[in-house]
Amino acid sequence: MSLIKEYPISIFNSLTKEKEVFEPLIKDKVGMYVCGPTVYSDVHLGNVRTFMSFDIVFRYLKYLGYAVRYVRNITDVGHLVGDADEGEDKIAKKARLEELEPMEVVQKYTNGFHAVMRMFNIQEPSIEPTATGHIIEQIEFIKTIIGNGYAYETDGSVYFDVRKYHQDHEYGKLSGRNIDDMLSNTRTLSGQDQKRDPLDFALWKRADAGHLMQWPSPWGNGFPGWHLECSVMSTKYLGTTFDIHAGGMDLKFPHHEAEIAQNQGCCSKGGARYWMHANMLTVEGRKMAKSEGNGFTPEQLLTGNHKLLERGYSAMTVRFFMLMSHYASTLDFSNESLQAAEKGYKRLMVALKLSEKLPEPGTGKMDKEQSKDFKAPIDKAFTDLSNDFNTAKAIASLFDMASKINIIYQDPKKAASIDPKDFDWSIMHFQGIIKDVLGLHDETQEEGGMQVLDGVMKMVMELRKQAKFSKDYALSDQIRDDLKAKGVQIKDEKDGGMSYTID
RNA sequence: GGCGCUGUGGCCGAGUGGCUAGGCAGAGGUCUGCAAAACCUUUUACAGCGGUUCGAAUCCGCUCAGCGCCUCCA
Repeated sequence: MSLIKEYPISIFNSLTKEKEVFEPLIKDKVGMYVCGPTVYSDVHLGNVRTFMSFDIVFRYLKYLGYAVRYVRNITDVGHLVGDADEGEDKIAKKARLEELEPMEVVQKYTNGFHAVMRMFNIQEPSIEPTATGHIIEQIEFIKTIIGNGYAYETDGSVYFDVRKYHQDHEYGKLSGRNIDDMLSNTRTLSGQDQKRDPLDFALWKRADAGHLMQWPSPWGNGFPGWHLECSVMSTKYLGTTFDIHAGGMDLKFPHHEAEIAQNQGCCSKGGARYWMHANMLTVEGRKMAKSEGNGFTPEQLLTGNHKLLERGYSAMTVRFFMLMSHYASTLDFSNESLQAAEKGYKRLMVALKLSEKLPEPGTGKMDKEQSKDFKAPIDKAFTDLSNDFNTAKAIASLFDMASKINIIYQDPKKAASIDPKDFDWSIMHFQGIIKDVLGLHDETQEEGGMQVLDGVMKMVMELRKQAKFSKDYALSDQIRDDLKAKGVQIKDEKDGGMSYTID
């Protein structure tokens, strides 16, 4: 039986606000779209959390055996700076500040984004389309929406007609908003006079001659509206109806609501069938955001060079920390919890390493109960992951498995009664879930000089063994203590052997 | 003002009508020349007040505290 059938996935669907069994449109294939970054500044840890959350979804779907097309866009045009900067988008604004070509800004922060994704072991999507690369498609999309009567042109700009749309469809379903409540609460923005209704949003904005990023269109020179690209590119690469659309909670309104309206308005299909929203990373209970000034860059995280950080933390520690909570809950960042996560992460890594050198199972009389008991945590981890990607629960199960591995490593006789089939299945998936699904790896084993160090350590341990053998404890302790001071922990083992770990 | 969310033991953080979450920290023990690690045992819970129920941390109501979206945001 395939893992897909054995562990059916259920997803909390933001659209219906219910947990639903996941059934892809096409058997064993999944189309998934995630709203990517706007590349006008460095990504911070809060952004990382969202992309990591959906990295788990991507990885887990693949692990179960789905063929996944994962599309995650790069927004390189279109987001307005604010009401004071009407008609000027973020990329262009930044370009002027830094005296750069807009596409230079885009390239710089796109590179930075990719570097951060690699650092946290977040996998590349199947397709990473850019908004500027799909201007033609966006113009065509707008034409169709106008043709369907859900948009109108005013003075070189095109707006989506929310009220007209709402007569035929339901605007506000995703975000739980009532169109009439919204009307009285809409803030007065400049440029609203071009709209027939304050609720309407731009599909195409006219650009002045001085605007740095602009393209010709049937409505004159301009640039696409800031919700449009996701509708266009998801439709292009995944179809008018596809499986999963995900993004940060803060995009639910207006961005995703507008997206649904555009999809319906153009194609008479709502796009994604399952909507997923990742919750925010908070600092002292407040959302981490550029505007709050409480975000830090991954470099600062590693070095600890930020007022919020007591010291540096490794990327894998942070990854593990984030996976210890559920993606739909807010997660509060603190030094204490990072430090706790660091220790737990190392504990799991030690068990992972031990899992590669376990004794031969099933050499004695097989015990069905014990075999079943041995694989239970992994079975549970799958169930947990299939239950709306609950990494927090799955990790708890992995710790149960780690205990079992430690016990068998210390007492190899315990493996004798376990069915090799169950044993191998459990160990294979213990490793697989940690490495391939959670994307965790042992950082201490990676650095280039590790092989040299390993050789040196073997020599030092041999010397210490000799000192111990001749009961020169002063020397053996000195070796251990001095190494400890340098961050290397020597461990004596039962059979007289030694091993070491690096802090 | 509208829509929504959260409040769990020393800390972080799952769960959600009856069954140990887990990690970190603390205590005791086993092992060890001594450590470390591991293993075993163990202490401290569900914001407050009402209600529904045989039974609620879990459902409902109210109160308090905090947060998010409503304007770009992951």
